[in-house]
Amino acid sequence: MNPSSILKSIYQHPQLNSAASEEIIKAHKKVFFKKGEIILKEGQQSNAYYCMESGLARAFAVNSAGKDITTSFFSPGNVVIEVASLFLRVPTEENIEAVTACECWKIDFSDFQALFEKIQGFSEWGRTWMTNSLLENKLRSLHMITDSAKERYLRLQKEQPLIIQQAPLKQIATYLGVTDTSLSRIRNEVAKEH
Amino acid sequence: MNPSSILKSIYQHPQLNSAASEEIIKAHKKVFFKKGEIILKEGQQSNAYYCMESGLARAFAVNSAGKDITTSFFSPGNVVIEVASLFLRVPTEENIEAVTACECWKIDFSDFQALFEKIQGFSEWGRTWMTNSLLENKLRSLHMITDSAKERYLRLQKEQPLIIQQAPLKQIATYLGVTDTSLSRIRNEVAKEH
DNA sequence: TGAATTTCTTGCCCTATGACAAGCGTAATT
DNA sequence: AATTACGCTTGTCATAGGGCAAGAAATTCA
Repeated sequence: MNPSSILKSIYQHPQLNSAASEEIIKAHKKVFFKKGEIILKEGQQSNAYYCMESGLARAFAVNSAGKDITTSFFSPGNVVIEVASLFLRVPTEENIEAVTACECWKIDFSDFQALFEKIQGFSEWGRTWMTNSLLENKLRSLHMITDSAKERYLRLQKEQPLIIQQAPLKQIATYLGVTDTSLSRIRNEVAKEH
Repeated sequence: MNPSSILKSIYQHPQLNSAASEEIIKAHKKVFFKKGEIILKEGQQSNAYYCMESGLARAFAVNSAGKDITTSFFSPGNVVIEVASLFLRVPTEENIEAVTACECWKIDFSDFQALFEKIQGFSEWGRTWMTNSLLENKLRSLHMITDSAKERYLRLQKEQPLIIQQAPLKQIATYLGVTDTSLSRIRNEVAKEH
C-alpha cells in the first residue's frame, strides 16, 4: 500500500531528511474503523497512534455524572493519539471513537520508540508536534475564558468547518462547552444572519 | 552555587542516570527576579527556560480588549517556560511576570539543545515533561467546561493553595475564568461555610 | 415500509455570572 | 495626618446560557 501525501506531510520536518521520513512512514500500516467504532477505550493502555488519512474521530471523557464530553476532534492530517497513556505507559482515562468511517495509518509504540532513539531528528520532530499540541490546547482554554459560546462556535466553523459538517450537534456542543440546546439556538441565530 | 534538591527533582527520570542529570544541572545558573519584574515580554523570542526554586510567577495573555488573562502559574519545582516561542523559535504572544520575588535556575536554549542531542535519555525526559504539561492543560479545559466557578476555585485551593495565598485576587480570577467580582463573592461564600 | 430510536429544535422559566458603580481597608507618599 | 493609590467587597440590575419537557425531523432497524 502506498503512503499518502497526508502521511508524508505529517512527517515533514526540517530535521528529518527524506530517507528518515521514509523509514518512519514504512513502520505504519493502513487500518480502518467503522462509524461509531471505539479506537481506544477508557482503562486500556494505548500501544499505538494513528495518522488520520480520511474521516473524523473524537476523544471524549466521561465525567462522574456519566456525561460524555468531547475533548478533541481528529481530522485528516491529524495524529490520533492519547498522549498520556501512550508515553507515560498508563491506562487511559479517555476514549477515542470514530465519528465517521475512518482510514488511518497505525504505528505501534515499540516501533515508534525504536525509531525515536535511532533516527537523528525524530525527537525534534516529536518536540515540535508536542509544542503545537500544547499551543492548541492553551488557545482552547483561553478561548473558553474570553469568548462567548457564539464566538467559539463561529471560530470552530471558520477553522474546522468539516467538524461542524460531520459531527452530531451534541458532540460539538460538549466540545464547545455548551449544552446541545444552546448550540441549537446559536446555530439558528447564525443561520438567520445568513 | 549548589544545585538545590528542587533542581535535582526536576531532572529525575528513569532514563537519566545521575551523571547525565548532573551534567544537565551544571548548565543552569541562578537568577533572581523582583516582584512585578517581567521575565518574558510579548513580542520577544524566548531563548531560555527557568526552573523555579522559590517564589511565584505567572504567564498571561493580553486580549484585543487590553484585558490581561492569566494562563498559568509557576510554583517552586515548576519549569517557567514559554514552549511555543522557545521551541518553534518565534516571538511569544504571552508575557511571563514574577508575582512575588523569585529565585530561578536559568538554562539557555543553545545549551539545552546541545545537551538534548548529546545526552542519552534527555529527549525522553523532555517528552515526559511535555506529556505532563499537555495532560494538565487538557484537564484545565475539561474543568472549565464541566465545573462551576466555585468548584474551580475549590479545586485550585486544594491543589495549589500557595497560588491562592500569594497571587492577587484579580490574577486568580482571570486564571479561573471568572470576574474578580464573582471570585470575591465565591470566596465570601466559601468562608461562610467554614 | 413502518416502527423504533436517536437527533435536533423550540418554549418556558430559572440561575449563575457579568457589568457597573460605590464603598472600604491597607499601605505607600507627602 | 492628609492624600493618593491599590486591592477587595458589596449592591443593584442585566443577560447568557442551563434545565426540563414536548415535539419534529432524521436515521436506523426489523
